[in-house]
Amino acid sequence: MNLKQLSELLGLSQTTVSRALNGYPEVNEATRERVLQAVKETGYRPNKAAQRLATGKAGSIGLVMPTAPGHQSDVHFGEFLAGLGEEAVRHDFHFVIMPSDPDDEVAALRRLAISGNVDALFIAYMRGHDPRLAMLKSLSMPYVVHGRSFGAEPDYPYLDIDNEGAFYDATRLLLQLGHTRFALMNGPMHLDFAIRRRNGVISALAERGLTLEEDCMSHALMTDEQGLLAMERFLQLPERPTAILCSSTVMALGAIRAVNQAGLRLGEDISLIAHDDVLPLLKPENFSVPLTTTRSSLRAAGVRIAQRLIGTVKQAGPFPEQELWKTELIVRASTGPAPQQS
Amino acid sequence: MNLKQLSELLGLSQTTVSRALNGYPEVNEATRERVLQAVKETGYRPNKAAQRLATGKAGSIGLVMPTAPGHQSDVHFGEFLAGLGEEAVRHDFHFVIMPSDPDDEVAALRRLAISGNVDALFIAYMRGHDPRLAMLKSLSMPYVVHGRSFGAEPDYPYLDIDNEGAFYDATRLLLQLGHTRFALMNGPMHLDFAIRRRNGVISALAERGLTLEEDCMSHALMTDEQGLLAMERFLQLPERPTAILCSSTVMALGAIRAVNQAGLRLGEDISLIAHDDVLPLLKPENFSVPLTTTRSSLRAAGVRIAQRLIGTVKQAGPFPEQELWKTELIVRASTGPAPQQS
DNA sequence: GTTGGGTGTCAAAGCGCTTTGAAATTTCTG
DNA sequence: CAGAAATTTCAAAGCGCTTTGACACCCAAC
Repeated sequence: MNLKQLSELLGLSQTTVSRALNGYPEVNEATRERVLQAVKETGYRPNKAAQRLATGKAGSIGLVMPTAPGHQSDVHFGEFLAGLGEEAVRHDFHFVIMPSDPDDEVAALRRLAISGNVDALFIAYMRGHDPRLAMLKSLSMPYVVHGRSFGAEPDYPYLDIDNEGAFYDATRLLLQLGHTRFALMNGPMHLDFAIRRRNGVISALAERGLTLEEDCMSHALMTDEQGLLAMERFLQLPERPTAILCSSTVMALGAIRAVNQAGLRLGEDISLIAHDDVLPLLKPENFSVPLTTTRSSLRAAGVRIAQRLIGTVKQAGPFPEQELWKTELIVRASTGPAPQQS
Repeated sequence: MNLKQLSELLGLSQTTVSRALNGYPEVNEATRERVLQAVKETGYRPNKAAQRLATGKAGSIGLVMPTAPGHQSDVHFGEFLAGLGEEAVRHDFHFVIMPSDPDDEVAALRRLAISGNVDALFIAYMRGHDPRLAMLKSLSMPYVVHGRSFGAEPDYPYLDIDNEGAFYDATRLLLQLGHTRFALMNGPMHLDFAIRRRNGVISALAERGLTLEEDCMSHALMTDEQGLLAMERFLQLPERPTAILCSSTVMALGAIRAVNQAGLRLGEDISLIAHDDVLPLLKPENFSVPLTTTRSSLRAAGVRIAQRLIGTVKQAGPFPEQELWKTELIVRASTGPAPQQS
């Protein structure tokens, strides 16, 4: 069933039917009713490709999904997508996901944009001096960045959380509890958020004249396994750290296992603060020792970014170009006063 | 830059350029070279919407993502998508994801299909007597189902794992170890895999004249939290089960916490076998007591389904319509002989 | 020297929609 | 009740691509 058939069925021109469907004022209410009725009966749906060709708009947001054999999928990706989707469904938008080798993301993004398949772009997993920014600017297509790119002029539309502030505050709390030996379990070091979190820790420590040694930092994929390995390394250091900052609750899971296996007690021998993206599968309050966290909902960020993107496409703006969300520091039982020097 | 401009630039007709680009034989090799060279220089990309309108093909796979405020995202979704993507990127296919309220999936699927935006469909989260199957059959668009629908004639193209066999085997192992009191922590009970896993357990028990009591079964979202709650319930039963079957490693995480909190030892007081979808974030071999699992890679399933889908669209078939993958039973330390009756 | 079969190229139609500019119809005004 | 204004409908062009059918050209064959 296409427009032509439908209009013949109704004895109207395609123009009138199209206008009736798209809410134009210059069509009789009675006619509109008839058209709507016929649509219901026939199940007619406009062909999106044709619509897009004619209007240049397609009601879709494009994003690149890094993937390759051996490339680990990321829990956070799904959660964020759920947020985007929650908003998209309200506006009848959909997503076009272009899978791409992680090494080929700039090109994949360009292909996606030029393909004419999408109205707006979303990008994430930002790196320091991210080469995608220049590409996006040259594109004249709306986009929003999740995160920022350390070292690049912050003149692009983004939504980010205050990673530096979060880890600064967390570190301060641990300092106030008397800790002096710190370690940081971070995400991959080329990623922007990892850089900023490290800086947050370092600057809080610097205020007390402390430094973060190289061997008290780990940069790795944020999995259970890497958490375990990193913590095992920390625990074997001659000057064992007592305060651990951790970039993810998933990673914290492995870290805590290492603490337990070493016969140490969380919240007493070792204090730990993890960043919580509010993943439904893993709640920090349900850990056997509930986790102190810096919290910011990834999903909420997804909803907001979708709002901005869709709003821009629909000219519903203006939206703020830059948003920086504060995180919450939620104190639970995994943090406690520094143990007495033994 | 579009075809017309490109052809004018080259002094050729659109036809010739189009043919050169699409590898048709009736074009001079020298001409083809010239065209390819120009494409490289100008960065020309064909407009996908126009291509799709002209050919009816778009190089895309459609899927519906259930989402709504309050609807929990699912770790497995991201992992599966990574598998789909891994294969799709090899064929320059992309995905169109239509977010939909979980209650509206049939309609969303229909919209997606009729929109003309996709060449093939993929569906998952199958339920018993799933209403989407009838819809898909009426659609004349290729599709592959991940999972099956209990109670429906198995005459649709699917890829599933042998859930019943997996849990049957796991139960048999525990029976051989002398266990007699069983409990099952399952996924939501309307889902097909949950039904089949339960049946697997029940039939293995029946062979020994045992039954699975109602209070030894839990059906819930497969999260850490639900695992904790379910296990706590089991442990408070007057006749405490000693053998637990669990539908997910994420759920097992919470379950194990409950076991520890009760002062019991995994692999001694309580034996546990979980189903492992091979999620990169959570490896059963790294648990403090390594987990005995039934294993089947979700990601591999994604790759395979993408193969079938893309192959069908490209007429590269034929593919088997029904595939049932066996799972592996991998014995680690979380299972042991039934404790002596105290 | 005509016929026949490749080979390389082209103009034009068509995919299903939106939108422009004009025409037909109805309604209002003096 | 004529003429203007407003309302409703329409035919046709255009979005960027693929594909059909035709055309010109060249070389081998009779």
